[in-house]
Amino acid sequence: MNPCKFYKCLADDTRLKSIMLIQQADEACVCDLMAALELDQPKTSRHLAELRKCGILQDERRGKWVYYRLHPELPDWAKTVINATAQHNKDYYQAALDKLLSCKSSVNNCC
Amino acid sequence: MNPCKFYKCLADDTRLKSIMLIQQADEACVCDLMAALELDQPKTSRHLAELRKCGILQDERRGKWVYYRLHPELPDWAKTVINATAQHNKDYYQAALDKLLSCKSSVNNCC
DNA sequence: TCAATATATACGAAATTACACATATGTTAT
DNA sequence: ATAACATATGTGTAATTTCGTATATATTGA
Repeated sequence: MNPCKFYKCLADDTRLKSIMLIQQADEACVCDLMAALELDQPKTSRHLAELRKCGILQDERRGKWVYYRLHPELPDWAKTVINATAQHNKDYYQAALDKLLSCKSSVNNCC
Repeated sequence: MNPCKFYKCLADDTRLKSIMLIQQADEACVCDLMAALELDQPKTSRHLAELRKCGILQDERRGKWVYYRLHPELPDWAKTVINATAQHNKDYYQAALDKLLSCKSSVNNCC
Protein backbone atom coordinates (compact mmCIF):
# COMPACT_ATOMS: atom_id res chain seq x y z
CA MET A 1 0.00 0.00 0.00
CA ASN A 2 1.81 3.08 -1.28
CA PRO A 3 1.09 5.92 1.17
CA CYS A 4 0.57 8.55 -1.52
CA LYS A 5 -1.97 6.38 -3.34
CA PHE A 6 -3.63 5.64 -0.02
CA TYR A 7 -4.05 9.34 0.72
CA LYS A 8 -5.33 10.05 -2.79
CA CYS A 9 -8.11 7.61 -1.92
CA LEU A 10 -8.95 9.50 1.27
CA ALA A 11 -8.78 12.90 -0.45
CA ASP A 12 -12.40 13.07 -1.55
CA ASP A 13 -15.51 13.73 0.51
CA THR A 14 -17.51 10.83 -0.88
CA ARG A 15 -14.74 8.32 -0.37
CA LEU A 16 -13.61 9.60 3.03
CA LYS A 17 -17.15 9.68 4.40
CA SER A 18 -17.85 6.21 3.02
CA ILE A 19 -14.76 4.92 4.79
CA MET A 20 -15.77 6.65 8.02
CA LEU A 21 -19.29 5.19 7.89
CA ILE A 22 -18.08 1.70 7.06
CA GLN A 23 -15.54 1.87 9.85
CA GLN A 24 -18.22 2.87 12.34
CA ALA A 25 -20.93 0.49 11.10
CA ASP A 26 -18.62 -2.45 10.37
CA GLU A 27 -20.22 -2.90 6.96
CA ALA A 28 -22.67 -1.20 4.62
CA CYS A 29 -24.23 -1.93 1.27
CA VAL A 30 -24.24 0.51 -1.64
CA CYS A 31 -27.85 1.53 -1.17
CA ASP A 32 -27.28 2.26 2.53
CA LEU A 33 -24.41 4.56 1.66
CA MET A 34 -26.35 6.23 -1.17
CA ALA A 35 -29.15 7.06 1.25
CA ALA A 36 -26.88 8.12 4.12
CA LEU A 37 -24.73 10.38 1.95
CA GLU A 38 -27.57 11.51 -0.34
CA LEU A 39 -25.67 10.60 -3.48
CA ASP A 40 -26.78 9.06 -6.77
CA GLN A 41 -26.08 5.43 -7.50
CA PRO A 42 -23.27 5.63 -10.10
CA LYS A 43 -21.32 8.13 -8.05
CA THR A 44 -21.52 6.01 -4.93
CA SER A 45 -20.65 2.82 -6.76
CA ARG A 46 -17.75 4.37 -8.64
CA HIS A 47 -16.07 5.67 -5.51
CA LEU A 48 -16.55 2.38 -3.67
CA ALA A 49 -15.06 0.53 -6.63
CA GLU A 50 -12.01 2.79 -6.48
CA LEU A 51 -11.54 2.02 -2.79
CA ARG A 52 -11.93 -1.69 -3.50
CA LYS A 53 -9.41 -1.62 -6.37
CA CYS A 54 -6.78 0.04 -4.22
CA GLY A 55 -7.26 -2.45 -1.37
CA ILE A 56 -8.94 -0.28 1.24
CA LEU A 57 -12.34 -1.96 1.03
CA GLN A 58 -13.46 -5.52 0.50
CA ASP A 59 -16.75 -6.32 -1.20
CA GLU A 60 -19.07 -9.26 -0.69
CA ARG A 61 -22.21 -9.93 -2.64
CA ARG A 62 -25.17 -11.28 -0.66
CA GLY A 63 -28.11 -11.73 -2.96
CA LYS A 64 -28.93 -8.52 -4.77
CA TRP A 65 -26.78 -6.47 -2.45
CA VAL A 66 -23.07 -5.83 -2.28
CA TYR A 67 -21.65 -5.16 1.17
CA TYR A 68 -18.46 -3.25 1.72
CA ARG A 69 -16.19 -3.42 4.76
CA LEU A 70 -12.64 -2.38 5.53
CA HIS A 71 -10.25 -4.80 3.89
CA PRO A 72 -9.01 -7.22 6.59
CA GLU A 73 -5.47 -7.16 5.18
CA LEU A 74 -5.19 -3.40 5.29
CA PRO A 75 -1.79 -2.59 6.85
CA ASP A 76 -1.87 -1.65 10.52
CA TRP A 77 -0.63 1.88 9.91
CA ALA A 78 -3.50 2.46 7.51
CA LYS A 79 -6.00 1.12 10.03
CA THR A 80 -4.47 3.42 12.64
CA VAL A 81 -4.90 6.37 10.30
CA ILE A 82 -8.54 5.54 9.62
CA ASN A 83 -9.26 4.94 13.31
CA ALA A 84 -7.66 8.19 14.42
CA THR A 85 -9.55 10.12 11.78
CA ALA A 86 -12.88 8.57 12.69
CA GLN A 87 -12.42 8.99 16.43
CA HIS A 88 -11.59 12.68 16.28
CA ASN A 89 -13.76 13.96 13.45
CA LYS A 90 -17.24 12.82 14.35
CA ASP A 91 -18.69 16.18 13.32
CA TYR A 92 -17.56 15.40 9.81
CA TYR A 93 -19.76 12.33 9.40
CA GLN A 94 -22.16 12.10 12.38
CA ALA A 95 -25.26 13.25 10.49
CA ALA A 96 -24.67 10.68 7.75
CA LEU A 97 -23.95 7.98 10.33
CA ASP A 98 -27.27 8.66 12.06
CA LYS A 99 -29.08 8.20 8.75
CA LEU A 100 -27.14 5.02 8.04
CA LEU A 101 -27.89 3.44 11.40
CA SER A 102 -31.58 4.35 11.38
CA CYS A 103 -31.82 2.92 7.87
CA LYS A 104 -30.12 -0.32 8.91
CA SER A 105 -32.32 -0.75 11.98
CA SER A 106 -35.59 0.04 10.21
CA VAL A 107 -38.24 -2.61 9.57
CA ASN A 108 -37.62 -2.83 5.84
CA ASN A 109 -34.32 -4.61 5.78
CA CYS A 110 -32.34 -2.68 3.21
CA CYS A 111 -32.87 0.41 1.07
CA MET B 1 -8.66 21.15 10.20
CA ASN B 2 -11.18 19.53 7.86
CA PRO B 3 -10.10 15.91 7.35
CA CYS B 4 -10.78 15.88 3.63
CA LYS B 5 -8.71 19.01 3.07
CA PHE B 6 -6.00 17.52 5.25
CA TYR B 7 -5.85 14.39 3.11
CA LYS B 8 -5.86 16.41 -0.11
CA CYS B 9 -2.66 17.95 1.21
CA LEU B 10 -1.10 14.54 1.80
CA ALA B 11 -2.23 13.20 -1.57
CA ASP B 12 0.80 14.30 -3.58
CA ASP B 13 4.30 12.83 -3.64
CA THR B 14 6.09 16.14 -3.24
CA ARG B 15 3.97 17.24 -0.33
CA LEU B 16 3.83 13.88 1.43
CA LYS B 17 7.58 13.34 1.16
CA SER B 18 8.22 16.89 2.37
CA ILE B 19 6.06 16.23 5.41
CA MET B 20 7.82 12.91 6.07
CA LEU B 21 11.25 14.53 5.85
CA ILE B 22 10.31 17.45 8.05
CA GLN B 23 8.77 15.11 10.60
CA GLN B 24 11.96 13.05 10.72
CA ALA B 25 14.41 15.94 10.64
CA ASP B 26 12.39 18.27 12.90
CA GLU B 27 12.87 21.10 10.42
CA ALA B 28 14.22 21.78 6.95
CA CYS B 29 14.75 24.78 4.72
CA VAL B 30 13.50 25.00 1.15
CA CYS B 31 16.90 24.41 -0.39
CA ASP B 32 17.46 21.29 1.76
CA LEU B 33 14.19 19.85 0.52
CA MET B 34 14.92 20.83 -3.09
CA ALA B 35 18.19 18.93 -2.93
CA ALA B 36 16.84 15.93 -1.04
CA LEU B 37 13.84 15.49 -3.34
CA GLU B 38 15.63 16.61 -6.51
CA LEU B 39 12.98 19.16 -7.38
CA ASP B 40 13.17 22.63 -8.87
CA GLN B 41 12.73 25.67 -6.68
CA PRO B 42 9.25 26.91 -7.68
CA LYS B 43 7.74 23.46 -7.38
CA THR B 44 9.22 22.91 -3.92
CA SER B 45 8.22 26.35 -2.69
CA ARG B 46 4.70 26.15 -4.04
CA HIS B 47 3.92 22.85 -2.36
CA LEU B 48 5.39 24.03 0.94
CA ALA B 49 3.28 27.18 0.70
CA GLU B 50 0.19 25.06 0.23
CA LEU B 51 0.99 23.05 3.36
CA ARG B 52 1.62 26.26 5.27
CA LYS B 53 -1.66 27.83 4.12
CA CYS B 54 -3.69 24.83 5.26
CA GLY B 55 -2.00 24.78 8.68
CA ILE B 56 0.13 21.64 8.41
CA LEU B 57 3.48 23.45 8.34
CA GLN B 58 4.82 26.53 10.05
CA ASP B 59 7.48 28.66 8.42
CA GLU B 60 10.19 30.76 10.02
CA ARG B 61 12.62 32.97 8.18
CA ARG B 62 16.19 32.98 9.49
CA GLY B 63 18.29 35.24 7.32
CA LYS B 64 18.05 34.27 3.69
CA TRP B 65 16.53 30.91 4.50
CA VAL B 66 13.01 29.86 5.37
CA TYR B 67 12.68 26.86 7.64
CA TYR B 68 9.60 24.69 7.73
CA ARG B 69 8.45 22.47 10.58
CA LEU B 70 5.22 20.73 11.51
CA HIS B 71 2.78 23.29 12.82
CA PRO B 72 2.78 23.07 16.63
CA GLU B 73 -1.00 23.52 16.77
CA LEU B 74 -1.72 20.68 14.39
CA PRO B 75 -4.52 18.60 15.96
CA ASP B 76 -3.39 15.47 17.75
CA TRP B 77 -5.19 13.14 15.35
CA ALA B 78 -3.34 14.71 12.44
CA LYS B 79 -0.02 14.30 14.24
CA THR B 80 -0.93 10.67 14.91
CA VAL B 81 -1.64 10.17 11.21
CA ILE B 82 1.67 11.71 10.18
CA ASN B 83 3.60 9.73 12.80
CA ALA B 84 2.03 6.41 11.85
CA THR B 85 2.72 7.05 8.19
CA ALA B 86 6.34 7.98 8.80
CA GLN B 87 7.05 5.07 11.13
CA HIS B 88 5.75 2.40 8.80
CA ASN B 89 6.72 3.68 5.37
CA LYS B 90 10.43 4.35 5.65
CA ASP B 91 11.03 2.82 2.22
CA TYR B 92 8.94 5.59 0.77
CA TYR B 93 11.27 8.40 1.88
CA GLN B 94 14.49 6.85 3.26
CA ALA B 95 16.66 7.69 0.24
CA ALA B 96 15.57 11.31 0.35
CA LEU B 97 16.05 11.44 4.11
CA ASP B 98 19.64 10.22 3.77
CA LYS B 99 20.34 13.02 1.31
CA LEU B 100 18.70 15.55 3.59
CA LEU B 101 20.67 14.52 6.67
CA SER B 102 24.03 14.35 4.88
CA CYS B 103 23.32 17.79 3.44
CA LYS B 104 22.47 19.21 6.85
CA SER B 105 25.57 17.73 8.50
CA SER B 106 27.98 18.79 5.76
CA VAL B 107 30.59 21.52 6.33
CA ASN B 108 28.86 24.08 4.15
CA ASN B 109 25.96 25.00 6.34
CA CYS B 110 23.05 25.09 3.94
CA CYS B 111 22.47 24.28 0.24
C1' DT C 1 -38.61 -16.30 -19.62
C1' DC C 2 -39.64 -11.66 -18.10
C1' DA C 3 -39.96 -7.78 -14.93
C1' DA C 4 -38.04 -5.53 -11.06
C1' DT C 5 -34.23 -4.31 -8.28
C1' DA C 6 -29.28 -3.54 -7.07
C1' DT C 7 -24.87 -2.58 -8.66
C1' DA C 8 -21.15 -1.59 -12.11
C1' DT C 9 -19.10 0.66 -15.90
C1' DA C 10 -18.37 3.32 -20.46
C1' DC C 11 -17.82 7.81 -22.17
C1' DG C 12 -17.48 12.63 -23.04
C1' DA C 13 -17.77 17.11 -20.48
C1' DA C 14 -16.59 19.95 -16.59
C1' DA C 15 -13.80 20.98 -12.75
C1' DT C 16 -9.63 20.73 -10.30
C1' DT C 17 -4.80 20.27 -9.77
C1' DA C 18 0.05 20.30 -11.14
C1' DC C 19 3.52 22.14 -13.86
C1' DA C 20 7.09 25.06 -16.46
C1' DC C 21 8.70 29.36 -17.09
C1' DA C 22 9.22 34.03 -16.05
C1' DT C 23 9.41 37.38 -12.69
C1' DA C 24 8.87 39.47 -8.09
C1' DT C 25 10.20 39.89 -3.20
C1' DG C 26 13.27 39.70 0.68
C1' DT C 27 17.99 39.31 2.77
C1' DT C 28 22.93 39.82 3.01
C1' DA C 29 27.39 41.55 1.99
C1' DT C 30 30.19 44.67 -0.59
C1' DA D 1 23.14 51.29 -4.08
C1' DT D 2 24.14 47.03 -6.21
C1' DA D 3 25.03 42.18 -6.80
C1' DA D 4 24.18 37.60 -5.34
C1' DC D 5 21.40 34.37 -3.31
C1' DA D 6 17.00 32.24 -1.34
C1' DT D 7 12.26 32.08 -1.65
C1' DA D 8 7.58 33.24 -3.43
C1' DT D 9 4.17 33.95 -6.85
C1' DG D 10 1.77 35.14 -11.51
C1' DT D 11 0.27 33.01 -15.70
C1' DG D 12 -1.01 30.03 -19.24
C1' DT D 13 -1.01 25.07 -20.31
C1' DA D 14 -1.16 20.22 -19.51
C1' DA D 15 -2.57 16.42 -16.82
C1' DT D 16 -5.66 14.39 -13.68
C1' DT D 17 -9.91 13.78 -11.40
C1' DT D 18 -14.78 14.06 -10.96
C1' DC D 19 -19.23 14.01 -12.71
C1' DG D 20 -23.78 13.15 -15.28
C1' DT D 21 -26.00 10.33 -18.35
C1' DA D 22 -26.79 6.21 -20.50
C1' DT D 23 -26.27 1.50 -20.51
C1' DA D 24 -24.61 -3.09 -19.01
C1' DT D 25 -24.52 -6.93 -15.65
C1' DA D 26 -26.23 -9.74 -11.86
C1' DT D 27 -29.83 -11.53 -8.85
C1' DT D 28 -34.48 -12.58 -7.52
C1' DG D 29 -39.18 -13.85 -7.91
C1' DA D 30 -43.35 -14.36 -10.65
